[in-house]
Amino acid sequence: MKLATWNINGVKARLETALSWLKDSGPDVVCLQEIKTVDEGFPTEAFADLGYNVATHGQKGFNGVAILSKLPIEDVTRGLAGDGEDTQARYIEATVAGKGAALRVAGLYLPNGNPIGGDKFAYKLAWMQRLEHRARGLLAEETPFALLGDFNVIPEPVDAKRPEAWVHDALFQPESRSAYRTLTHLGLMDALRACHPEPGVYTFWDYQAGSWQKNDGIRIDHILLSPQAADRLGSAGTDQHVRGWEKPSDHVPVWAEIDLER
DNA sequence: ATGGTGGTTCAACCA
Repeated sequence: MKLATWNINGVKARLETALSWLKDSGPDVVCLQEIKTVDEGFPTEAFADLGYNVATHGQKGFNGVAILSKLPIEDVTRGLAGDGEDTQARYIEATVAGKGAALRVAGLYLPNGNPIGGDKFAYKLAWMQRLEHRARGLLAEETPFALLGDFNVIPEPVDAKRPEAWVHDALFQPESRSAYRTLTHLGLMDALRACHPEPGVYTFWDYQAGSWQKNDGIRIDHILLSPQAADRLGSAGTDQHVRGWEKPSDHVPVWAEIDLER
């Protein structure tokens, strides 16, 4: 089973690009972030035509997440528990049922958190605590699951071309990195880093200042696997070439192959 | 230190 995550930065602006990528890459399950539309505005039929089932958790104008799956989608939950006041559409969870195996998939768009020191940074850290709580709950079930999405965290200096440029950014704060490390220390595997220990693996290049042309990237989109899923990890990678297409998202897809039938 | 780009919605917000 090929899993993927992609911050699409607007599904309406990116539809043709997304369809081209899906035809090329052929993932079985995709988590999308920043669809930037309400559920009714999501182009479900265009994805259905490529064989995908669709579940969305949308919002007007901002945020919004979705799951596409060639396998049936079951038991969808929308929103991350732990804050009844939180109305931002950043989390969707579902079970994708394959032949002889099921995988719980959580698609997430973690808050950016800038500027540091304000409400937005506090919201980011609180959100990460809520995510840790949910991860602990999922781990207790001892079943295969994956957390995929735009984590808006640069885990280590090696995950940025110029780490010094991010020292005052919420994505690279010690608190953000520590909360990310807490997730991996629970026993979740960072699939992309596990398969690619080398430097220079990035998933985001800013639209500004020629970041792509200079390869001034950061790695902030991640796939975290539970032990039961990590045991079945084959390969992982990025579809970096998509960043060079016409009208690209500022993020590129990240994928991982998991052999659930082994 | 500032401005550089892009999406959504409609002057401003978010990233």
